[in-house]
Amino acid sequence: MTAKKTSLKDLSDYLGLSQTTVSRGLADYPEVAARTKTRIRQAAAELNYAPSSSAQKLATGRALAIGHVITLSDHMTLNPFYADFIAGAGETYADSGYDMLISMVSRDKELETYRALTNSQKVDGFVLSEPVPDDPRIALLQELAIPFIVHGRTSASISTPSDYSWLDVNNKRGFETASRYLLELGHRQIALINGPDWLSFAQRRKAGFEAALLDCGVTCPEAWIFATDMSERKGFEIASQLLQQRQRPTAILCSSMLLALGVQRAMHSQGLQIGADISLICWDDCLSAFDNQTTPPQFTSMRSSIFDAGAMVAECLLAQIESPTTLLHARILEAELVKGQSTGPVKS
Amino acid sequence: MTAKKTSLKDLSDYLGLSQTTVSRGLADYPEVAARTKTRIRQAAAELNYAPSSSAQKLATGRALAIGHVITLSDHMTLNPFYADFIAGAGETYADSGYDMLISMVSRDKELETYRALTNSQKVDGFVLSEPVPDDPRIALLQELAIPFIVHGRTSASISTPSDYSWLDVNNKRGFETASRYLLELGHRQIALINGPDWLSFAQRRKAGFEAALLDCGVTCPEAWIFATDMSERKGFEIASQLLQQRQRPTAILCSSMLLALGVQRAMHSQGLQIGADISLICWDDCLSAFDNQTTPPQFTSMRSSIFDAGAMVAECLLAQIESPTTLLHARILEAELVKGQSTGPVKS
DNA sequence: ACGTCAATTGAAACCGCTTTCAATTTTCCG
DNA sequence: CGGAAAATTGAAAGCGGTTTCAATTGACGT
Repeated sequence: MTAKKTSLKDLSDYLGLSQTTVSRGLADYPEVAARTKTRIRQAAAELNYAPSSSAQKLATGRALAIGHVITLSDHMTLNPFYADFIAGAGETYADSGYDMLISMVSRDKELETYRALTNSQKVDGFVLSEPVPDDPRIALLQELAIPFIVHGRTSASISTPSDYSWLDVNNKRGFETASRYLLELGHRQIALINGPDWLSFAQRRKAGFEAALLDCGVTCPEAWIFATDMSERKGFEIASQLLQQRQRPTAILCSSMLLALGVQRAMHSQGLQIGADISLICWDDCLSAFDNQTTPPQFTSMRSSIFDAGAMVAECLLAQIESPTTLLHARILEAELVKGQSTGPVKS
Repeated sequence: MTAKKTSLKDLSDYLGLSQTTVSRGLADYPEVAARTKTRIRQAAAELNYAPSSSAQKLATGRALAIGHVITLSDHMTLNPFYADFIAGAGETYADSGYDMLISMVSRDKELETYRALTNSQKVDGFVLSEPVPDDPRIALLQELAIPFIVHGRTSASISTPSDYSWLDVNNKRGFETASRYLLELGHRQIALINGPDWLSFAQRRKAGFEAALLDCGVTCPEAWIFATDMSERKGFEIASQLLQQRQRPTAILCSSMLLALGVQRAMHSQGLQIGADISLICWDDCLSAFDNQTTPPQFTSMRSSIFDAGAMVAECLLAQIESPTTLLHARILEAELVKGQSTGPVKS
């Protein structure tokens, strides 16, 4: 039916050259004569030749692929943050000739999956997301001696040199900045709707929030600090409850725009005006589906593109793979405070 | 440093058997004696052996991987619909021992990418999403003679046998049902906020909407039919504009919950009550980040899980790959009308 | 005890590419 | 023009599995 795929042998036979020369010619080795190279290239194009990736992989030992292992939890299948992050990384991979291998597995198969992908040599490295303090994945990958980089970081402080590569946004400072801004506006009753509290980033944001308050001698009741899945609905539910209390906050800090949208809905449904009645600051990951880029932006937020983070993480990892002498990367990004319409001075 | 990966040879040497037997034993061939098999398995576990995927690939010719080529457009990087779809598919792949290879490329490299992945034999098949009428990708993949399945379909009607596999949700009937429901509630002024009009699904939804109206002798001004990116902001912008018109719709049909959230925000900000003042029905893909599963649901919607669709698509494709004699799959799913809080009888 | 047939196991070819090392041409100069 | 050095090209050995076909072993009937 369809002609068989052309192999290197087909191509070299066709050209009357050896496989060796053809292989070298395609890889642009200097010892191949220029006119031979052009002949080879032309013939390759003509016969529509492309090397078999598995043969190449087998011969070189490099998979030219990066693995992302994603665990599908029960509620949240694939969260939109991760989707954007992946998109950023994927673009970088493609530009460098790498493939992105994604494994969707349940949490109990997670470690096993890293191990299997490594042993079967399907990937040259991994990107880890959503680290938890003392993450077992990190220990495993170190044991397997395969390159990897973490988006986020475990408990290491910024200055402590860590024994693995990571790239993180300064979550603590971000929420500290946001909180200070609210304090400057006169708010003293501030609630925090944070992400799941076992995740490192959420712990850091909370720390930033608390540091700012402490610094100004303001206290926040424990009951006003929430740790939750970051969905619109949770934002709505929590805010609805919060707003019905006798003593209600004058400002709310949210760990994601999804939560903020839910909070906004709750406020609207209780006839409250966002920015005027209650101020709201959210973390803005610059997700493609929720852009907050109007002028002025809808939400006052701490902005840091997760898409860009994906791209940077990918770059670091590839650099590490291509030159194993590269030192570990450890890099912190700062989120930017963007003043929008959702904040205002506290009502006196 | 780390011990070299154990190869089949290492394992067979260790066992004092031939590679042949070990290979067969691991693959559970019937001709290998039972006690030999157990010995082999145990040794494999002991030495932590896993076959090199590329060697296996090379020998068998099967890549055990499925490709998804995703184009990153300018505004929307990776849309959340696709993320959930992929999650569903990915789970199925993992269960069947397949990998998911994702390529993020710009639109102009799209076809080239399909060709390259096929020629280099990196994947055994493809999943196409968001088909456009007369989609060039379909022609290409047919020419390349590689299995693939389309999520959605081009212009083929349901009954016409098509020359490629697809799985689609009945977009036309879905919006026809939704529209009829609005009509039953007495609405006659209905606006449609649809997805980009070059996409097949959007065209079908529009057709369903128009069919229902036509059937009841109701007309909808052209200016009330919008084709747009499906983001929260677009929903807000369009609805804001729509609600300021002298003659405003009494009901709005949205192609996604993201749009609906934006519409809701616009209504709130103009002091309108959703469901009471204006009815709203949206398509609900059951995205993980936007669940509409409260009782009663926040939005009246046409519900159809895109995660499940991903899983089904994957299953069909794998079936097709594993037994090439399998006929083409063509399957239509029906979306379910779920009555929620966003609709009500028209105000007289 | 012996031939026969089924049950197991192995040797070696092959999948398609890279790379080491050797072979052949050219080029350059005295 | 002869020969050494430089420029090209090739032969063949892997990479790590699968699979064809042959060889060996064991069981069984007589």
